[in-house]
Amino acid sequence: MARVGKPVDHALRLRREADIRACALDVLTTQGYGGMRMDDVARLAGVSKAAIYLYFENKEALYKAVLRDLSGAITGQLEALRVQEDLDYPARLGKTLDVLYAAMLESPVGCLMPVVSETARQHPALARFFLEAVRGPLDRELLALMAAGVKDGAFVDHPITRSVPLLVGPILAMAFQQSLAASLNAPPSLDIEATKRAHLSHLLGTLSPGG
Amino acid sequence: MARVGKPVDHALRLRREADIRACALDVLTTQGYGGMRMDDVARLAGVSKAAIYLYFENKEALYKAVLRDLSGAITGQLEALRVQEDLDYPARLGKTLDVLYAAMLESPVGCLMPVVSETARQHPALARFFLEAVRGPLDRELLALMAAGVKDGAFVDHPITRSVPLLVGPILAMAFQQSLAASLNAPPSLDIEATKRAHLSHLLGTLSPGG
DNA sequence: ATTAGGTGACTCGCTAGTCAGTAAATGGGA
DNA sequence: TCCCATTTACTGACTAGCGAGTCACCTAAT
Repeated sequence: MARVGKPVDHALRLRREADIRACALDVLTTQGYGGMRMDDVARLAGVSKAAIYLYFENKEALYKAVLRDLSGAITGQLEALRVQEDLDYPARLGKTLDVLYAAMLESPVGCLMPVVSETARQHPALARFFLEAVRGPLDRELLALMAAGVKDGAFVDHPITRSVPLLVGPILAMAFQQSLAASLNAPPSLDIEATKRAHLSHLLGTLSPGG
Repeated sequence: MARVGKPVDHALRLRREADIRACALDVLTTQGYGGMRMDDVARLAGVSKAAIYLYFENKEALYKAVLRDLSGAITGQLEALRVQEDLDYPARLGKTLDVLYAAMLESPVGCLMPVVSETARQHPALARFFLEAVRGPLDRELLALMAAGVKDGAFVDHPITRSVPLLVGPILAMAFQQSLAASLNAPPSLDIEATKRAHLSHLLGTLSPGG
């Protein structure tokens, strides 16, 4: 029986699965979804293409697994921050920006934004998945932090506290810019640290009750 | 001779060519580059696929032609904006946002940002073209306005006056969001007017010398 | 008769996904 | 501890289908 059995649920399987996910992320960030050939992922992971199908149902499932993996890591970090009540709100907002800047600009994840958006056009199911599994949790964390800050009187009740694009849009814009620059093998002409400070100062300028 | 001659350079040819470009833009904004099948463009334009190849060398040439067409329209608007020197700086910043919001959110151009960025991965020449012909003029115009405002004492010399992402990143984020929503045939759940007002208020809060 | 403008039906390359078969562990009986 | 049956993990070689690009041929107008 089971000549073509899937690997059983043991440590080995989990490690291989993670390996393949990691390689898929690698190819995905450099080639995009359309350019991510299963053969390439397989070669990078040191297995045959058929082996991938022992771990993931199809290309779409592999793609989803990669996204799920990443979003889990980021939202986990944000959630930890939101409940860190020894910090005041401006400090928590600053730490939140730290996490987002790191995720979007100092890791390959930022490159995935255009990939996601482009992929979603052809596969509405993936668009829905992205909104529900990645953007949704992220937005909820961010808006929850702002709402709490307003409620406690730490932040002014400005409309930006209710708009994710107005709060963190600049990070997305920078990710796009970096992604384009990477396509040209151009050096990233962005001072990320300085921009992050300016971003926070800009936000707090509007949000501080004193100002 | 010339059994398969290309159409000669007359009005008919130019009109057909523009027709095909318009249809290509339509498909491109809804399907992305990968999903833009020449068959679809042809059917929409009411011609056969082979006819497209009488007007454009290949898919990439058609894509470039579409972008070139659009960039002309955008730079035209920017130029018109630049000569409105009778307005004070906050008003001109407001007008600038008007132009950008309209271009990115009330026309299909916004959807092309991710498309371009994703396509650039496989065709660096297209990325360079986009940066030089579309992003370049836009950035220069915006930064010139901010620099002038600072020089005249109308704006505080905050770092955001030197960062395009910090100034207009939210618009890109909204375009991204709308593009995703469109993939799902979901209603665009964004109050663009309100967000634009909040955006301007947020910017002026940081930039006004009085605050 | 010739030319402009166009088409339907192909080819061809590429890649997601499949499948029959192989190699290497595992384990239990003698 | 040797043997062999069974399971587990995997592979090379295939297929199927899609879509860019081509080509022999058609029609109308001069």
